[in-house]
Amino acid sequence: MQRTPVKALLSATQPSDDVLVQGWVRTRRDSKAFSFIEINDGSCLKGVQVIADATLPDYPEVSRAATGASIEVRGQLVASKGQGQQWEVVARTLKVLGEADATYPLQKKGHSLEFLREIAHLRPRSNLFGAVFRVRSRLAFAIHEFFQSRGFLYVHTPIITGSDCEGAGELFRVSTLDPKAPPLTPEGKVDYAQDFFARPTFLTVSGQLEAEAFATALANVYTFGPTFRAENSNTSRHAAEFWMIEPEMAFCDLWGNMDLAESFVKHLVRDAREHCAADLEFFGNFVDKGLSARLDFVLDRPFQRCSYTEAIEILNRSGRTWEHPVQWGDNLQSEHERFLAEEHFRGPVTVHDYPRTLKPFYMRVNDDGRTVRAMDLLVPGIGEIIGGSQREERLPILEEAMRAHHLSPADYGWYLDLRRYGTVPHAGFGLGFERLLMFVTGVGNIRDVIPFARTPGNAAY
RNA sequence: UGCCCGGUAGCUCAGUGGCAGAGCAGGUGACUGUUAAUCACUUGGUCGUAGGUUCGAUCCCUACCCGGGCAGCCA
Repeated sequence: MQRTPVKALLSATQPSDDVLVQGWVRTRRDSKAFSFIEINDGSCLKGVQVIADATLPDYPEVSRAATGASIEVRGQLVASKGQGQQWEVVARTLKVLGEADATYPLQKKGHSLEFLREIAHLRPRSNLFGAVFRVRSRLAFAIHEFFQSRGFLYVHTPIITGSDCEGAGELFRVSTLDPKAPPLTPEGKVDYAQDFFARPTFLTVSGQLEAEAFATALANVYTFGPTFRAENSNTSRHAAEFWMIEPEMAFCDLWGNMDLAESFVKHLVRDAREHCAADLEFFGNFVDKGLSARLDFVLDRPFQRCSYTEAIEILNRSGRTWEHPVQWGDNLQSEHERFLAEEHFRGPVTVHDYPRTLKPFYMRVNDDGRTVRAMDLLVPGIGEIIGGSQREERLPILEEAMRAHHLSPADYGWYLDLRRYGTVPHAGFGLGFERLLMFVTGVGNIRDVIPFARTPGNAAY
């Protein structure tokens, strides 16, 4: 007999004489004549209540069904006589599959997120993390749905890359050389010509450059995969391994890019609302009281747009005293981004056309010669969630920009070929999947929206 | 990496220069419909580690380790 997921039991439209429930005990309440056992199987936030009568032949099993134990129950699905639920299962047979003794770390009481991080292998059994990872799964699906329904092709850009200087952050080296005795060149340096790939290789920090190659052939493409940054960042918004979505569109400028980013974020918020309503309600009650209103607000209004130059004026007119005073040419600090998204625009805002000195070499230079067609989408509570740009499609200007960033065009032959042969205006962006999840769930720490977080000094699992 | 806060029972925390505390969890018992059930009783400690000050340190000092917050870097 096939098990019925708890989600299906709870949404039943009629009683059933014979159902099989399999799952993990969340809590058990005993009285003299019977026990109530709440079983959760991850299919939804709520568990199903099982009634085990003390006269059952299997009743001695109940004493082994402690919080955390895995059990299976066969019985009748009936309308509940109690108040808290519509349906419940009256057990006919009950079997403990795997006991959980007193050392089981998850209790019925709430735990701190810090403690749960230390038991990353067990935390998906908690309400919060079950909900987080259901939403994560659903939104991963919604990402593909969004792009596929618009004719974008999914490109698997490489995880291991030989491009070592994209300027997107520190890289993790990939090597099979003996770290104690690597082969050396005559100059005494490590000889990577003898390494597995016969050259230095790294984990990717972005699939953008490779996505551009495919966009200049297949027009509209996207990547969705893991990326790696070896930065020693210790904040609630950074991880060393995270997932990024990077669309890249040929025949598209910065404005088309912004339009896509806005539709994309709205699609994902709407999808979560529609398909993860119970989980979002849980976040609204226990994680972030203002979540529901904020998500509504995001769906209801167009995202605001403002140039970097206007942003600097807004910051300097604000009357605020900044810890880091800003003038044109400076990077926007966290306090500035927060002010723009949380206080001035009070919602998502896209800041665009940054000074070229602040941005990577590949962004398209504007006619003013001092700004580039860059955009950052800032959201309340998190800050930057998307970074993107129109790419420089003009070969001589791209080569000049590379030299200005102290990069050698010779190292980027294949990338420059994309401009040498049939170049087109094109644009794209990167969205941090975990940051989006933080925004949609209200969870405040990136470590709590990744199954097994990798941060500096932490890769225990 | 810098600054700040913290580390006491399985968990969440209180506490004091002089015998180590509570709630929850666990155990035992009670209870005929519970909802993180309730009630009674009860087990449980290298007070992060190493030095130092002191008659005496969980408490004060120093270093280190671990966790968290913020900042930088970015997504």
